[in-house]
Amino acid sequence: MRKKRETPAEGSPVTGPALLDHAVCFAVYSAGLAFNRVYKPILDRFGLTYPQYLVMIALWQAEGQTVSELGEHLFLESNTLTPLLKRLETAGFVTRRRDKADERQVRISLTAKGRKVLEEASCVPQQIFEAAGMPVEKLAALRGTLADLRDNLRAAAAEKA
Amino acid sequence: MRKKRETPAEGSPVTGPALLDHAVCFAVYSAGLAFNRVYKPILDRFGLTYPQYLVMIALWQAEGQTVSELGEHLFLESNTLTPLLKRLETAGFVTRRRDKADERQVRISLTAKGRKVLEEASCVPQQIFEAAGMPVEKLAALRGTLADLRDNLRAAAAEKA
DNA sequence: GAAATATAAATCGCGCGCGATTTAATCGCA
DNA sequence: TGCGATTAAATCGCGCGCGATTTATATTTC
Repeated sequence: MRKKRETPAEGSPVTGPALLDHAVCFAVYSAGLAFNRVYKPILDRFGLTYPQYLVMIALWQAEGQTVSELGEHLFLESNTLTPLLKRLETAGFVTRRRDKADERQVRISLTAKGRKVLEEASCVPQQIFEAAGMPVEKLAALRGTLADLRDNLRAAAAEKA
Repeated sequence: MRKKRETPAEGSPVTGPALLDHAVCFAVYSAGLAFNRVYKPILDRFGLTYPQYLVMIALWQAEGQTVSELGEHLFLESNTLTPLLKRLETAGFVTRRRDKADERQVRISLTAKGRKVLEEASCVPQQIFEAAGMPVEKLAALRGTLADLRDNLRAAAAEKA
């Protein structure tokens, strides 16, 4: 008996096909917790949290993004990003400066120190990959399904608003 | 062009098969955010957060669990659960009392009010299922893969400690 | 049975996420 | 040109997650 039951018992307030959905949602939730537990001690050595690491990688891909553009890539908003970016700035990993042409916007760039720490952390994903212990094809399928699911959920949330 | 790119550009510090893992981790992370955005406004009407909702369902399945037992089911620990349970107690949804036989342990039970709100919330999973917009078989497979992934990650984290 | 050890829960500090609001800059339009 | 509407970021409050520590109870060992 390696596995715990993942589905509620009979007589539960959760029944039918929705029951499965509850389990899927919980599976996403608990997998996220598990990822974080693996990531945290590794990223700690570089002085980064996982969301900070995501921001740094997004900046590596495209320098000088605005807060909103970063948010579109990471599905976050300024209420989360602004304090996070200030911490990255304090740590010396990024710079924040108002756009000259439109002073409402703030453009974020990696510093040399930021690029350096990203290079030092380039071994991190490999360690996570080993911890995941899954064949590449399965991971690829998983990524695709999760992206579809996310897009569906976001679309549903948006149309209710 | 419906989709954004999910893989880092060339020259990125994330390369090789690990790149895929990074993408999977981000997919789990962003799907979790998306789930939360759908869940939150729905659960708000019942005065519950998603972790609180999970705790309530776990208690429906087995009354009188200790804090540790709840933690094993939900992959959480007392540092997260204790304050959460106190909030549920304040809301009148659960009771917390020391085990007579072993006073180190605290046993949690649903109140009548707690069971009532769970029944009222029985429509919630169906709404999430609709928002997910995926066939049941695909969700079932996804759940299984994510559970395996989570177990692998937890095993890897445990053996490092 | 007293001291050392182990265990369960609680406490503390910090960084997210995010709904809601505020502040500041730009745009639209007469 | 002026002034209301829009947009971008920042701010605020609250509830997680979690590493680390503390407190209280139980168990082990001598």
